[in-house]
Amino acid sequence: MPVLSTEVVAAAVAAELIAVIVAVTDGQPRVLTIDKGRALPSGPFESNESSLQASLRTWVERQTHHPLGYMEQLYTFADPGRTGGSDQRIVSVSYLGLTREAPVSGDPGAGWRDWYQFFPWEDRRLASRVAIENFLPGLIAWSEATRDGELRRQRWRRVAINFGLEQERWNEELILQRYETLWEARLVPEAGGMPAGVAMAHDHRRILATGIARLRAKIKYRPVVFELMPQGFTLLQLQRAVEALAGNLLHKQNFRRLIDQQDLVEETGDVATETGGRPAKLFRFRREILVERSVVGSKLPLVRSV
Amino acid sequence: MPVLSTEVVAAAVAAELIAVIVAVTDGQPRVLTIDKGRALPSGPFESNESSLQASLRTWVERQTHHPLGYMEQLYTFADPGRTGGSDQRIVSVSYLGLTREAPVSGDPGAGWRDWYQFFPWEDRRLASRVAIENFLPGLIAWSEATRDGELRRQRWRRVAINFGLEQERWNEELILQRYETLWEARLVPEAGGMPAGVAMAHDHRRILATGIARLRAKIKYRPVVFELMPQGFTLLQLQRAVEALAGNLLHKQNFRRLIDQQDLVEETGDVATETGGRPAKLFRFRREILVERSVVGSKLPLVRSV
DNA sequence: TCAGAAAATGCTCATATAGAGCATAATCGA
DNA sequence: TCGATTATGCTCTATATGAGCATTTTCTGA
Repeated sequence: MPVLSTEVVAAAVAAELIAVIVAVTDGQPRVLTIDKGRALPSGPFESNESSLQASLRTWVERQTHHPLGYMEQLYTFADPGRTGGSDQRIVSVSYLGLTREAPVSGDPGAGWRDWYQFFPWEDRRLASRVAIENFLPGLIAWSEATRDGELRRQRWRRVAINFGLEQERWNEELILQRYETLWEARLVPEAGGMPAGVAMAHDHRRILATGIARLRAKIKYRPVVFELMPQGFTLLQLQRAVEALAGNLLHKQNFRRLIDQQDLVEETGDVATETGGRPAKLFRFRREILVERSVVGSKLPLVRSV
Repeated sequence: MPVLSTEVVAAAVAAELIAVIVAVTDGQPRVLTIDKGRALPSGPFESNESSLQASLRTWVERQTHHPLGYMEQLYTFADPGRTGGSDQRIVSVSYLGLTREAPVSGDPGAGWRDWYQFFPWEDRRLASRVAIENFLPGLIAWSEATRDGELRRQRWRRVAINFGLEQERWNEELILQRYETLWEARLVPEAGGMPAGVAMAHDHRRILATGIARLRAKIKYRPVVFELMPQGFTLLQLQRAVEALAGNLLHKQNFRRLIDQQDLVEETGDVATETGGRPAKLFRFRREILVERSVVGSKLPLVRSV
């Protein structure tokens, strides 16, 4: 990269858009896929006037018949060799979008998938979370498969941090790091390893991991979950949605305390009676606060468990 | 963006890299520029094997004669019309890099600039911070320059949030938002307005704003400031560096409390005597913690003032 | 009709963290 | 030696967070 004048000098490359479109349905996090779940939706840049954001939004809304409540750029992947044997460099600009699930029109291979099918070890809501234990032997073997003692220590330290072993606490935002560690240890099918979660084409599972990580981080300080909720919802439904994204359970009372401290919701006046217990008040998101507080945001912290 | 198979179908576009390289020297935040401060360094993608990160790193290190301590991708700018009259779409992938200032070799127009010369209103360390007041009449005029009462309210609300008016507190992370508001109000030279900070070519000032915002956010939860410090430093020097980036002053005792709570530094054993007062102990960054704690990070919170 | 079961909802308590400010210590220069 | 200047130690208070107890309200099966 030589220093240049203000003349724009740029290389010709191939560019595409890749979308991570997320919804939460019945307490399960879902992602829009094509090719029967083997890839994320993607396409070339539109050559017309509109911005990337705008054309992506139009496309998704046509597909899902739902407005795309929130969208942000994720990351641009451009390392050579990403897409296999191709010799030309491909630049993929990825976006994260939040919406509600609806039947997908068009492409018959397109549809929504539970995102934990691609990352089973990321779902720690269940009491029986045995997923990690499955990898432990493989991770231990990998961390010890070197003669360099210092490297061995570093690898083990990395495993411990990523997977919450020893005195480390499980950090739900390290999705990409965990995936990359599993990859390096050849424990994912894309790397020729044993089946660990459903594989995707190219590096799409990495991109999905990036999206999940971003979203898990985001819900802690921005009221974006509401883009995934129906008009009216109970506080438990809201909590379940957050738990679905975060992959762990929350302390109910504290969750509620937080929600109303922040003035994020208001009662609709109705109640939901099919709760299985005492009926719950229905709430709606106070969309005004997006204007009131603008980007400044408010947080939905994530407690460890129950 | 049609739904596609897993075959990669991508459009041909022109792509370039743009770098926001930051240093802190004598308590001033600095940014590497070319063309006498009118643009950020940029260049085409290298067509060889190496990754973007790697080639950018090599380039910067050759320019600055200092290792690039930290680097991350910022944002990919691709909206049509960004670079002026050009008809082809240009995709610019921007990176943020941290290093130490050193004389720049090669391009005679290249050099380091104080970043507040581009955003004078972002420096709130001085008691005499009059910068905002300069814009107030213009901002008020803009927010009132519409017949739509609702729009008027929204514009004013936006001004208040961005610039910390009324009951809002100044939020040091809203650099881009402030710049965009000033732009819309035609108060920056790029938009044909009166001179408000030094202008840059194309949308480079936007990109710089994005970099500053990212860095201001980052120093709060990751120990990245240390990449900007010399080997040994006093706690006040460290504080001055954080203040330089954040653009406001910190409470000294609380800052120190935080630093040693986090175990981020260790004494070198030496003292600095040219402090002007009691000599200060010299510290060095405990680089081990990057391994120990990995990405998990530790925070340097930003207090409001003195 | 009544005894759980299942949620919803209200409250309390301990601990950690953050914002502020007082006080003392060590140096240098006039 | 005084005053200026910075370093450093400590305390106090408000708030946020993690955890758990208790009560209320409804539904379901015996």
